[in-house]
This record gives sequence, structure tokens and C-alpha cells, in this order.
Amino acid sequence: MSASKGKRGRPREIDKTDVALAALTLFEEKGFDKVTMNELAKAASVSRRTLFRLFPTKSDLVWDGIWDALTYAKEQIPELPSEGVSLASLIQALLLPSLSLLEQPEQTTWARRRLRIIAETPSLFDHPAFQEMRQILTETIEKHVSPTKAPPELLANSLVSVCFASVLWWAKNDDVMTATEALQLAFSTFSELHLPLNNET
Amino acid sequence: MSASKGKRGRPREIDKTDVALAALTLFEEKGFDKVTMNELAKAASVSRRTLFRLFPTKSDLVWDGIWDALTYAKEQIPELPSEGVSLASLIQALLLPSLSLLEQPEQTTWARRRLRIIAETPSLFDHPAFQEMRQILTETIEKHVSPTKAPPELLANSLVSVCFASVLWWAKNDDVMTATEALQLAFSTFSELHLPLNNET
DNA sequence: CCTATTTATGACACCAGATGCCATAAACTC
DNA sequence: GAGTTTATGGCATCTGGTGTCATAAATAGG
Repeated sequence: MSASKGKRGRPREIDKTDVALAALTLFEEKGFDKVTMNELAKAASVSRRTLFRLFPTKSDLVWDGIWDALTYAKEQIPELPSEGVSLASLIQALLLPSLSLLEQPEQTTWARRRLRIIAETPSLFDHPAFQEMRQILTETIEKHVSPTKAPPELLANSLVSVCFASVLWWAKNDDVMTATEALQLAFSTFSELHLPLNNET
Repeated sequence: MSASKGKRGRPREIDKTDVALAALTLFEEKGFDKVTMNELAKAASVSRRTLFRLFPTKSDLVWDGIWDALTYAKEQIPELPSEGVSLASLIQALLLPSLSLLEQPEQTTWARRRLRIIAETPSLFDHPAFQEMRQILTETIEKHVSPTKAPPELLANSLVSVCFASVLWWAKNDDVMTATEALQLAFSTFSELHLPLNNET
């Protein structure tokens, strides 16, 4: 399972997932902010320094393992028609499938535990990978989607946010509906919205 | 201008806004993360401890002064009809007016400077006041808005996120349109979206 | 088997944000 | 002027995060 593929040096002795799991449990018990890294290192029988090498930031202990979704979305971009894509198709081709990754039986238990911790900890709401996601989505909208009235960057950021909100909500209410259904519901509610536009030219 | 209203003790000697202004300038020059609190204290001729008393967190140096918008939204809630409000009316009554507060001539210059710094610094994307905003909006939707297909909490969180995205976008592109127009555009784009709903019962 | 290389690990020191504690200085009320 | 209230500053400490260096363990090659 480890990367012992003809590589030279000493192979990894510590299982990252074990450490992350111990961390998740502690976070659930005491709350993310109340758990210190020293404490965590002791609980996982690892030195503090090694813990930081495995997970450069405390937040990575929670976020690691959720980002397959992002990877998936990136991989699907080349499959898009080169132009004239509708926003709805973009959501269907990139966003919805990403969300449903979280619902794969293999991952969904861990993913929900992680997301519930995130939902309870606003300081975890942002993650560097989001920045990448916003930028990629902006570029994709600019290149592939037929022009809309709203600027691509605004759309991309809004889409990412609504996705995130949907996923967090799902993690706390997975008995009600799936993550993809939550996202669809959010958007369908917005579509029934008719705000008067004041175009003052 | 200071709160010297028949109050007892020693009056404030330091002008908070002066300190915040010096901070903003430094942030703009070097980037939020590259400015240290020690440095800042020296630049503002205040002791480190006093600086932290004035602004409990570094992020407050940027966020303080933007939250009149939140206060305004809270004040408007009692004015809502007790039930049967549409989501569109809610947006019009609470969210859009809050945004337009940022465009008041007196505040807009500072507000945009602050927001531009926030836009460039993902670690500033969340602020404790957002939590309050999400919760208030959730409760307001539950009590005043006629039931929608989407759960109130999901709607509230999405709305807050889209507002925030719109405001950030506006701060970077204030020459193109106003913040309220940006928000309207975002929603109107979403309205034209028709995602197929897969209700698998 | 021995050596050189690669890598994981751990101990130590250090920076930066944040907080608690205590002493002091400057008003303000009486 | 005496006592009270409040702002301020210095100090110590906690916590997340990083750099550095030495050491231990495993592998490839002779």
C-alpha cells in the first residue's frame, strides 16, 4: 500500500490515515479549537515535528481526503465542448459529479465526519484548494461558457460557495437528501426567484 | 467624537480609526500576511498590548467598520410581515439595502479599500459576524418566509455567500457596476438556470 | 558484509498571533 | 485632595507554524 516502488530510502513507518483518524475523533469530542497539536501528537504517538510534516497545518488534518472532488472536476474540463456551454451544463458536468463523489460508500462516512467538523468550525471554512477551484472555474466559464450578464469571476465564486454550503448542509442532514439533491434544490429555489433589475442607463 | 459622554474614567487617548487607517495602508503595501502586529504597533505608535486591546484580532483591523451592514439588516427584520414573505422580498428588504450601505459616499472609499484587502487574503474570508448573520437569516427565513423546497439553513448560508461574493467582486470592479447590481446579476443569472431535478422517490 | 544514499524521525530553537496579569498613569466624581 | 474608573504598557505564557540539525533505519550497489 505504501509507496515502496523501487524507491531508495527508508519507507514510511507511520500511517497518515491513522493519525488523521485519531485527530478526527479528538476533534469530535472536544471541538477543533480545543485540541492542541501537542496533545494530538501525544495521542497519535508521534513527535510534534513529525505531525507537522505529515499535516502542514492543523486544518489539513480535517481537509485531507476531501479533495478528490476537486481533482475530479479538473479532469472533466477537457471533456467540455470548446464553447457555447450553458451554465447549467457546466454545473451538471463538473459540480454535481464532484459532489456525488463524496457519497461513494467507501468515502462517505469519513467525508461526512470531516465535513461536520468543518461545519462547526468557521475557521475551517476556507482552504487553499478553494482558491484554486475558484480560479479554475473562472477560467473555465470564460473559455467554455457562452457569455452571461454576470461576470465570470462573480459566477465562479458564487457557484463554489453554494456548492460548499450544500455539502456542509448535507453533512449535517444526510438522512434527508443527498448532497447533489441539496445543490439542485438550492439552485431551483433561486430560479424561482424574480428580482426586479434596476438598469439605470 | 469620542465617547466622553458624562463617563467616569480616563477618556480614550488613541483614535481607533487612525490606527486602523495606518494598518490598511501597510496591508495594501505589503500584503496582510506580511505585516506583523509588532510592526504595526510601532507604525501606529501604540504598544503591542494596546493594539490588541483596540483590535482583538488582526482581522478586526480590516473588518471593523464594515459591519454596519449587518446591523442594518438586523434592524429591518421586525419590519417584515409576520409570514408569507417571498424569498425575493426578503432579499430586497434585507440584503440589497445592506449592500447599498457600503456605497454611501461617506463610507464607500474605506469600505472598498478594506474589501479589496479581504479579497486578496483568503484567511480573511470568514469573520465571526458571518456566523451571526447566517443564523439570523436562517431564523428569519423559518419564521417569515413561506416554505420553500430548500431547507432554510441551506438557503441562508447560500444567500450570505453569494452576497459576500458579490461585494468582493464589486470592491475590485466598482467601475463596472454597483454592489447591489452585482448581486442582482448573480441571482438573475441563476434564475435563468434550469437544472433537471431527479426526484427519485 | 560494508558503504553510501535516501528518507523518516525527533529534539531544539524561533517567529507570530493571541491572552492573562499586574502595575501605573491619567482623568473624572465627590 | 481622595477615591474611583479607565487606558495604557510591560511581562509571561500559550499555541500554530517553520527552520535547522542530528540521528536512525532501510535500500542499492559494490
